[in-house]
Amino acid sequence: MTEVRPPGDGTVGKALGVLDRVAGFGRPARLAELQTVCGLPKATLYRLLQTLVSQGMLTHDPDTQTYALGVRLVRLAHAAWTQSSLAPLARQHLDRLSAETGDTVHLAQLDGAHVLYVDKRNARRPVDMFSQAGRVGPAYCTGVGKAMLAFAEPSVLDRVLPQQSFHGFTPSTITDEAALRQELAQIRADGHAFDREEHEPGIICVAVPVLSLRGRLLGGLSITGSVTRCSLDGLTDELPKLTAAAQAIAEDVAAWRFPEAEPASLAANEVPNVRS
Amino acid sequence: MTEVRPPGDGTVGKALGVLDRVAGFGRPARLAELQTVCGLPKATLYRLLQTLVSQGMLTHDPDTQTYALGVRLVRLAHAAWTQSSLAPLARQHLDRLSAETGDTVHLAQLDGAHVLYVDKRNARRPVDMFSQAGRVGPAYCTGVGKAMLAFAEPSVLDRVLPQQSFHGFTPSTITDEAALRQELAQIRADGHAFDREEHEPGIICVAVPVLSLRGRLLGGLSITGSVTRCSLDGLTDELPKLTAAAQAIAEDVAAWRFPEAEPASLAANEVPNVRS
DNA sequence: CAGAATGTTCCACTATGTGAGACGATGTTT
DNA sequence: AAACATCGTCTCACATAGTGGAACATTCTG
Repeated sequence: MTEVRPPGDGTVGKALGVLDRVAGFGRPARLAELQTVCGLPKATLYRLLQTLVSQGMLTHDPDTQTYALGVRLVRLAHAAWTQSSLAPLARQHLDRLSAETGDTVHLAQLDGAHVLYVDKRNARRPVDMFSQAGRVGPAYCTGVGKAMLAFAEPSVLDRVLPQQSFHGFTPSTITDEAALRQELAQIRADGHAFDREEHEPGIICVAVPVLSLRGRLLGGLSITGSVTRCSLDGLTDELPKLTAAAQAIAEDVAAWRFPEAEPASLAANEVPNVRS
Repeated sequence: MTEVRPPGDGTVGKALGVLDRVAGFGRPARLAELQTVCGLPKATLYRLLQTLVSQGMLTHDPDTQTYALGVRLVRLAHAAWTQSSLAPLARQHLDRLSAETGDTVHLAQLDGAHVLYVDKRNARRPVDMFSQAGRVGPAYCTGVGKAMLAFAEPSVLDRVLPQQSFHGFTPSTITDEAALRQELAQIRADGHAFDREEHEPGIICVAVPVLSLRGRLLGGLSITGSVTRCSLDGLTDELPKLTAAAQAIAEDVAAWRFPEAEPASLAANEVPNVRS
């Protein structure tokens, strides 16, 4: 893969890139393996890894000489999920939407050029948080992805569209940028997006953007179904509930982001109270 | 000014420190606020923040001029949780232990000097993952904390003990390093640790370390109860189940860490491009 | 035991990040 | 309204901090 390098922010960028690479392996990775996927010289990579280990972002198993993601990430992510993601605020609305429609519900946010699912309701099974939330998917061929792109800032779009892989998962996948831009215009006009089996055969969905009261893109919300059990028209009937939920989430966000009167809080060093 | 983090490795260390700081606020933080808690000059902080935003680790809300943790962390943490933490492997064992004992069960790992809970079973309610796992707690006054410290490498201990706050949560809290070292020796001899209302009044627990087959410390496992409903003796009766579960987890880990013959099996959900 | 992998360390070079201070844009006080 | 205060942004001379080629050490492999 060609080394694209628009903004390769310095040392920190490289270090975080390495983190991603380690995450990319589904297993502990060795130095030599990482060397091939990161484009970095051995010595540089080595130092970076040492730093990351010392920082607790990675762990190093001296027996197998492998690097794996560190638990510090879990702690950070806990904070990220509760603070920055829509998930905690949207929780109740997802629950209700899921109960009302009986379908699978997804809440997503844009993570760079990709779609990141931050919460999910399966029709039946209870949430299995980390194994569901935290997943990434393509933006150009999913309902939430297109819904979000359609309402993203133009500057974001210009940065993000060229990064789409446009891989043709199914015959109906949109495979070039021009067609996608056209589709996005349509979505912007309609206010909602469809996934017409573009990512996975047999899987369809309706999605709407979650927009702040000021109109800024916060995330996306979708209802998914399979062609065997429902149709696009059937899903469209649920649209009012979907948009209502998106609106409700936006209102909750507005209510939470503003009343930030509370003072400096505790010393960051202190540890929150958790029972053992 | 307290040297909060371990020896702050270079630029990357500073950047990650900033991340922690932002996480430390329970809300979006402003530049000036961060400037007070990180010991960094304004301009330096500013550049770091820019880098982190550009990297997707933070988000910047131009309206309120605040920084919050970015969703990229959630993605990374998903990988961290499934790969590096014991949680996915231990899941079934936690389930069984919880079912057998009926008590609250915790699975933890050491995150630097603190205890990080990676999974939990409440007596009744189903898992509420993110609101439970991902939390940190003190090591010197919790069951899992002491169990893990007792079986940690001496070098780890030397680094980590001085970082304990030794705050006296209750009358029975161990409040100095010497006493803790003694307790740890006892725990090492016994093979298990008690929390005798050391962290929270009325809350007691038994904990054992989870050790790899080669004897390396992987994590800690505990059963918690309240003094009103059970006693230390009562909890001790559950010890066989606890140690059995810890052993079973260790075996699963060994089984999973070794068969690493398979190459990058699936085309895992599109690995995002780093340099872009 | 040669040979080829690996992980680790060294060190001269300079690219990178540094931080005091200047700037302009809001918002607050007299 | 003018004077003041505060905050985010930007600049620039400087040296720290990161770089990467190459040598070294240490295991696997044939």
